[in-house]
Amino acid sequence: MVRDEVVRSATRLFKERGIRGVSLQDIADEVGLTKGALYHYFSNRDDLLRQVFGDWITQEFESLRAHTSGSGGPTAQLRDYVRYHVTSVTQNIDLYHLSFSSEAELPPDVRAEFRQLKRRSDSVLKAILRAGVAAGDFEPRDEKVMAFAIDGMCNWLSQWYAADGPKSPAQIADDFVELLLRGLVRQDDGPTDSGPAHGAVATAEYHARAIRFHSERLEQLLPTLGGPGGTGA
Amino acid sequence: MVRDEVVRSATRLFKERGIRGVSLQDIADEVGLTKGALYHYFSNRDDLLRQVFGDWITQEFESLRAHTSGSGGPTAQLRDYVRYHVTSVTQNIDLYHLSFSSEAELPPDVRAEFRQLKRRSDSVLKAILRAGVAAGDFEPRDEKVMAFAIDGMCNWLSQWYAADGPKSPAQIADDFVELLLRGLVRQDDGPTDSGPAHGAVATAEYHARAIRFHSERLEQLLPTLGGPGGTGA
DNA sequence: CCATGCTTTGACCCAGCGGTCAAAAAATCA
DNA sequence: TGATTTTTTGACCGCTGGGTCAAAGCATGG
Repeated sequence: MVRDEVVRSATRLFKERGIRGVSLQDIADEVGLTKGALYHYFSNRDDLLRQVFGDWITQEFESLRAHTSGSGGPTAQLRDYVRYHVTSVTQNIDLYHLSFSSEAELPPDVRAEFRQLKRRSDSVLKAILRAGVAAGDFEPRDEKVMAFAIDGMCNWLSQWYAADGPKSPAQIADDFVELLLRGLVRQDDGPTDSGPAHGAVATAEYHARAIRFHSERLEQLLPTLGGPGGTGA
Repeated sequence: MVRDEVVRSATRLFKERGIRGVSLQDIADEVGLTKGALYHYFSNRDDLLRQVFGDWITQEFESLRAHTSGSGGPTAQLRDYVRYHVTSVTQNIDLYHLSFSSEAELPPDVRAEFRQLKRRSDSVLKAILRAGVAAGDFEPRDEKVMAFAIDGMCNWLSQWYAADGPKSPAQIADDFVELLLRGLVRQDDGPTDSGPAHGAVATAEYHARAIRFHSERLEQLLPTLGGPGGTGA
């Protein structure tokens, strides 16, 4: 489909140069058409932008609803939320990056839709946090600030994630969750039910990772310990 | 000084409409000059951008160096880092927001400088994390991912922080730190001796102890993993 | 008073923008 | 095949962009 080809090329160019940095001529050149021909598929520039973002945002709404079913305890829900968020950002990194960076340049209706998506996602997260506090699983903290912190952590992925990096999105998500849970899950009192919640496998993996980490550090230290005039520490 | 007046007006307009959304004519109108007159103060558009961002970035480099003196333990250092970062973003929110959102529209050299600032800030944070782990204050985690998470949390402020909001930057920073530390500070009954500061021997001893601790935990988990599948998740 | 230098003007250039349109070219169907 | 519809062209319009420049204004001080 030519139309889809146009949308795809436009998306790529927008991401590379910013929305205002791409002319219709650029897009036409990329696809191998003439500027005039584009107007057979789009009534104007804003319409093109709408087609670039419209489908994606609708799909994100759907995905958000699907992945935050609300099953499981607050801990599991938070984990699911972060996993969903991280996956979403990494898989549609171009569009996320674009929406954050060029939000001011979006057509008003698209912009409004995008803001609504952000708002809904934010309220889902806040509901999870609230439920967690109510259930006694999370420390009571400032809901708003925590939600922004978590969303920021996830959204920032759009600025640094590289598909060819050493870590998969799932691994990154789990790292995030681990950081967050150790900060949110109450650990001081009560029966330590963090075991079942966390899962024995995850806990074992954590310990294995810790062993590897410390072993490597220890190895690095060996020459230092042996040599007399070494460059200490 | 007319020049400064121009820079100030340009900054304000850029923030409101994005870099590419502001023409030299707009700036001239704002200051009350003619487009031609601007060229008496700037050799071209990129030069103007350079003057808008140049001073600020230099100042940020200075600020970063000043606020990360490295005194205190890892916990204190992390707290200082987050406080500095949050303060910096909230106080220069226009320029931060602009740099993140319109990074693609900056002149190449300015862009390079900005990226360098980000990189340096990132490496400072990673050093703190590494030192914290080495000292036994922090759990061993993926340095890169944690650094991105923390920086993301802070940088995301540029997207939502409002000066007239209910929380001061300092309060927000402390909320962040609390979230982070409860995730990073070791709270379980692992190797508890965090005393010895920097000696290589002490560090090696700590790592050895940590390995033994985690190995034992891992062993304890083995029956659980092999047993009747109850908590599989 | 004029001479000197800094500052500002406003007309101008050209390139590129989004957008239009009649006509040509391809594809489709009968 | 011819008739019809979809797709594409390329010339064109009005407009705004960054950038140039000779000349005018405006201080200053000898």
